[in-house]
Amino acid sequence: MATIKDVAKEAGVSVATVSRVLNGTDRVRSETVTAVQNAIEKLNYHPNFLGRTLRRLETMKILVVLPTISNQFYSRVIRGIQSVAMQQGYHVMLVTTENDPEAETEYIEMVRRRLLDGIIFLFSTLDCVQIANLAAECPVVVASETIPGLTGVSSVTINNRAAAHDAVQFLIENGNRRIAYLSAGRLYGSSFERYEGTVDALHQAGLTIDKRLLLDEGLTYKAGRRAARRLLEMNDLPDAVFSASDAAAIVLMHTLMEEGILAGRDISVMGFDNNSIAEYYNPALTTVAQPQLEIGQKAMELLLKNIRNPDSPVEQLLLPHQLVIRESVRLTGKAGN
Amino acid sequence: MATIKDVAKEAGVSVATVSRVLNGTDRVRSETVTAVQNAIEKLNYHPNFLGRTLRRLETMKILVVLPTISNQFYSRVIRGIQSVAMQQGYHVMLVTTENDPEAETEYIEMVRRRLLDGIIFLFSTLDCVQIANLAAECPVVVASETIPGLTGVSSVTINNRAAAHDAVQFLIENGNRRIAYLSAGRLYGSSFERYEGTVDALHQAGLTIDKRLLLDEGLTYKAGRRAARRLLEMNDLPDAVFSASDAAAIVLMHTLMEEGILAGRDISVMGFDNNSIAEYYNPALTTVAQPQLEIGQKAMELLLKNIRNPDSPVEQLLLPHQLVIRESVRLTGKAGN
DNA sequence: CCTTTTCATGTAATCGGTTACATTATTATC
DNA sequence: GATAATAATGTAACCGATTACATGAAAAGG
Repeated sequence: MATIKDVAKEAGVSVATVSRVLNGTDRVRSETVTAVQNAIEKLNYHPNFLGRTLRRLETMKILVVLPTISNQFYSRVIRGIQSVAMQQGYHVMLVTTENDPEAETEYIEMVRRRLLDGIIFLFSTLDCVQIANLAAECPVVVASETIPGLTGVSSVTINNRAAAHDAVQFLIENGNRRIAYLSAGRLYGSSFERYEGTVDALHQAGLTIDKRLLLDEGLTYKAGRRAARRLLEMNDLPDAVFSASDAAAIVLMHTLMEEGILAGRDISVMGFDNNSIAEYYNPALTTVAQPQLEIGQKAMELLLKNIRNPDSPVEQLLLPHQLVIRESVRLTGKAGN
Repeated sequence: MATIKDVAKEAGVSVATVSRVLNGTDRVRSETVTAVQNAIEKLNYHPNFLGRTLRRLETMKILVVLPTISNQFYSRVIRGIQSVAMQQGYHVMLVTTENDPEAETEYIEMVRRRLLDGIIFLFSTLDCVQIANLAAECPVVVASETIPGLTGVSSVTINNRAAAHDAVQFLIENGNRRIAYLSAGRLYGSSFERYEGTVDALHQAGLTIDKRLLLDEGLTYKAGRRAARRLLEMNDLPDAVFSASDAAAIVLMHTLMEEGILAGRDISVMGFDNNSIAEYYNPALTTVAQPQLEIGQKAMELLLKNIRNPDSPVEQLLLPHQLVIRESVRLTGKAGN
């Protein structure tokens, strides 16, 4: 591995001159430039970033923490992050924690230790205190997910409570009164907010939630299967299921279908996120869409502000959600109450 | 940001002693250890990795290059990579190129410049010469995807040609004679190998491929839609469609269904990869499974060998594939020829 | 009590770059 | 032609750590 010294020797100049040629920071005689470039070519030299970043104390790289990449939702958020990052000369590294807190702290150390310039959490196993402490030391943005009790850290989310409220209200307006809620319990802050929104909407319609219909099975495909089995074990199916993820909703529909229960005809199913598969599943899934691309873009913009000016004000953005009506919810027009 | 010097001053010792305490490399008097630890605590000091890795010339981190994370297939491969990496104290960073060659070279520079210890390609826009050159400079493994003409670089894949052969032979055995092939054309090396396997199986059965039935629409959901539309525009549907991805196969089924054509009854559809959705779609998708987890594990093991001993021999592993028979292919027992 | 080991710690070189400052060569000005 | 201004390049300090080597103190051996 050739170093800058080898290049300097080869070109017959000092390392400082080589550095100047590499960075274009200072004037260098054109013949010298040529000599250096020839030496670089000859030795197949690639500057070692570590030296540079050690001196400059910036890496032009940021970290994004995901729970898992098997959730389709994140791909579009990441595309949003990447589009802004690229434009500004930053690179994006992804890291999945698979819900392993130890793995997460290991990666966070990389930011603390200045191997990366900032961090965007799309999920975290850390609590609000830990995240706030981290944010005091380095640039942090939380996006798409919420951390209960977190203040003083910039974030970009939808209003999960309002979104769930709208979704459940839509179910109620279409004649569904007994509504099950399928989510990940307390693992995700957003799940809990959606729970609150669900309760809000039920209360507003004079309904109460049946504890047996709170299905804390998770957000995965498998969670949908478990939830469906639990429902089937009860004697009376609910009118509707509101799932905090599309993946779970789809497998729930699939499992109910095996028993001849068709979503959109025999039961209503509402998802969350508007993954591509929601559109293509049969029956197509009615769901709540999040502006994934925009969430990513805004998150990166906030992070850049924070990197460039550590004293930039904290911003907590709420982006608009949208109900996407397809086939899986029975439409009875104005009904119910 | 406190540095090791600050800690040394605070504790009244030299930086060397602080470093020794941090790394446990040498004996230090227990009172001194305590003093240093107190100073670290007091200053909230976190060692800067750059200094360390600059000196040690290793980062304990590797890079995985993906085309996109919206493809479910990669999540399990990555889990395999991560399981081995974690065990060995390595960290995994992911990077998506979204088919952007410029982005890819930027990330590769990070490995060249020793910011990362090695690289696993699950996809690449580079050609075999470029990858071979890179491999001459730093540890490289290619996994799950193949690069046409690549030699001298370790790799882990299935035998795509044989897998496609098996899949198509199964279609033929069940009475399908006119078979369409849906793939990404030349973008992925594996797609082409699967094409060759398809042709092999057809030839073997005395059949030839209809050029109009070569659908190079891609591997995405949208590709499935486009392919279905093209088929619908023809007057005579094929007996079967063999898709190089499950995602495309599923949307193809969905689109055909809109016209009343049901996979498993009116047409046969065979996917590739065995994504979770293949099991849960309705009708469930018959597909070819790859040992994703094992591909990831083996890839990381090969990379580690290469990192630890740059002269370790090149290995090109072929792992077994498996046909997963579900509902989307009509079963007529022994038929056809 | 003197010499040899062992232990604990400090000093300074080093990793691969960047950059403030110094130095020398060249050109411009009067 | 002497002086001042400018351009090109070199020297060496520096970023934040690690570590070979040096040093001095304490313990062990005779």
